[in-house]
Amino acid sequence: MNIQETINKAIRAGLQEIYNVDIENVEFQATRKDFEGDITVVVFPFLKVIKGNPVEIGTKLGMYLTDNVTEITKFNVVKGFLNLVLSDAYFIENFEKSYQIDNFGIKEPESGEKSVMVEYSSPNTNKPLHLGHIRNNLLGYSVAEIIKASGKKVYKTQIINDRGIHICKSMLAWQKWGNGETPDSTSLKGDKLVGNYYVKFDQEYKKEILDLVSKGYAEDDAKKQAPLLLEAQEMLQKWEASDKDVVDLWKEMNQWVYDGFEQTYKALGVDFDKNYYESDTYLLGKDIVAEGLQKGIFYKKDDGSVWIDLTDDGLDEKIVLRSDGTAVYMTQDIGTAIQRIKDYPDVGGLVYTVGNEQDYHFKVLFLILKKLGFDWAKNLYHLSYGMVDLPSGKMKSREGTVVDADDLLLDMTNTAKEISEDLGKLEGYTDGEKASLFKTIGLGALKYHILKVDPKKRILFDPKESIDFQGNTGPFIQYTYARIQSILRKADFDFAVVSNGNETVLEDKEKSVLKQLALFPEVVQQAAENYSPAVIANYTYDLVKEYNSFYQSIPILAAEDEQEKIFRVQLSKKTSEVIKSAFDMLGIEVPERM
RNA sequence: GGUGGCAUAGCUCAGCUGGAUAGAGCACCUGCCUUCUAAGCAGGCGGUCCUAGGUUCGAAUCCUAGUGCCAUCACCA
Repeated sequence: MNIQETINKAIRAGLQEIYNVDIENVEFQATRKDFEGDITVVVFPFLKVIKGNPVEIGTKLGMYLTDNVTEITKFNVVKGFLNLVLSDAYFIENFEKSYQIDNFGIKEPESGEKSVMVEYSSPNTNKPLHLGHIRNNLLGYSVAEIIKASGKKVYKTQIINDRGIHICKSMLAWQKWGNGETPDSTSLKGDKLVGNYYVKFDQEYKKEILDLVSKGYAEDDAKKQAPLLLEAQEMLQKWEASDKDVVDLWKEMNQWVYDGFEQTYKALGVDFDKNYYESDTYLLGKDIVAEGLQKGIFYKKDDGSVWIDLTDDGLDEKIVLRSDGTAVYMTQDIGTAIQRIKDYPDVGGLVYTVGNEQDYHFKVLFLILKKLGFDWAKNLYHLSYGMVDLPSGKMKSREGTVVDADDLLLDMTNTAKEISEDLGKLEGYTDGEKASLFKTIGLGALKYHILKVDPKKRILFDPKESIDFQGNTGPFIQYTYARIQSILRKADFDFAVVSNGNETVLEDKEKSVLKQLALFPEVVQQAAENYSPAVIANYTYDLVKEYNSFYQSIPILAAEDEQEKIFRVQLSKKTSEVIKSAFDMLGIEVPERM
């Protein structure tokens, strides 16, 4: 039984005894900093059943609790708030218990518990990754790790959009203007090379449109009839007919892109357990639609197209199969979801990390899967996140107004390098160690900057304003970790043993850190429930702030009393372990020195 | 127009299922490196929580209406 349950029980008994009433739910909150106390009981709700003034009720209850609960030593009442002071012994004992636990706050999956599959990234293979993809990748990876830490087995996956008209555009432009360029011949990353031809296509295509318009075409017609577009469409048809030349070129150029993505993923530190390719899945789902048609979930229009009517659910009618029998995105997504559960029968739910521009799509998709009667359909979650915008507005690959992922990662590392070298604390480090540290810090700054924001909020990114390395930032937290490591290296005595807590009187600063540490397991669960790395980030920041305040004002290795010294080193060690666990969930590394 | 999301300090963001005087960081100003790493600590300045109603002992939080920004409503994805 935890302390809150103990107190809750005591309050019920106390109110029974004093007022002869039974109250089921007692409202607790952490005591605010400006008042003395550790846990606060809100008295106001009692007024509904007990007549009287809140201060008097609080006082009587406080007296009862101090007499009957050993952990409670003192109390005070302010307005309708009963502030309870818990004993130092309670905090110390509680800490010593968690000190023994290796992965404090992290739960192991229970047998029989269903797994979760998290999809993220899911890029198109016609252009390099940009800042928007970075947010997606960081979020997806982090949420997967958080769910894992909360006690579920997780599979990370992506679906690679490797086919379609957009790919053909790059291919066509390369054929026309590429002169046989390859990543090797140009020393360009494959995704960059292919992206350049995607841009090239768009430029030439726009010229053709202008040309047609000047010849008297209406703009809409010009867009549809520009020779380049027609040629790209023809190429797509050839691809679908498995034309050897087209397929060969498609394979070659896609491979260039995959090699490029691989580098970016590696630099970002994200990974996948399973890749799905649209070229394998785009035909999936058609038989499901046929089934659903029989069951009457879908209906066929006169032209042969198949629809679902969702007006009763407050949505519109949605097409699930074209009149020519080909699949639309929805068809594919239905099929892919089912395929995934087939591939991984232990999976009981799917998480889709996709931008909020597709909110509607996923609402419809989930509803359709529910109507089709899959029991796992209730465990589908669209991890919807806000766009990353520039001061100039939306990022557009075709118009070149994007913050390139590789460039940004490099920038961050370089900034970390400049700051580190200015501070000059790295004597004795090899160049290799330094390079790796700069990466750790630079990426830490970027990842934290993005993940600390609530996923659903949009992020405005100004490339001219650099990301901070001070205050509520990744490097600030990394720095605290490094300082603790320094203490642990210097602590050349045995601090593994549990100290004899009864003799120790806690300093306020120690108590604050203890309280914050104790919250960690709960925070992990909360972050998982909310699919929110921001919860982890903000918690860690609060922990580190408390710890730094403690570090600055209280001697640790220089503590006079041996027991105190051991306890403070333990406290430091546990803090650094929680920082590491938390940052693991954010995909951020922690340094030994910095 | 219909639907959904967002709106908190000059800027970037917290604020859990309603609770005490709305919190951090950046920026600006003051102090603190002969003591465990100053990427730090302590303090100051700074707020009509978009507006107006409502529910409640109590609203930044819940409800209604409005305003602003964004997204979406295609045989696109």
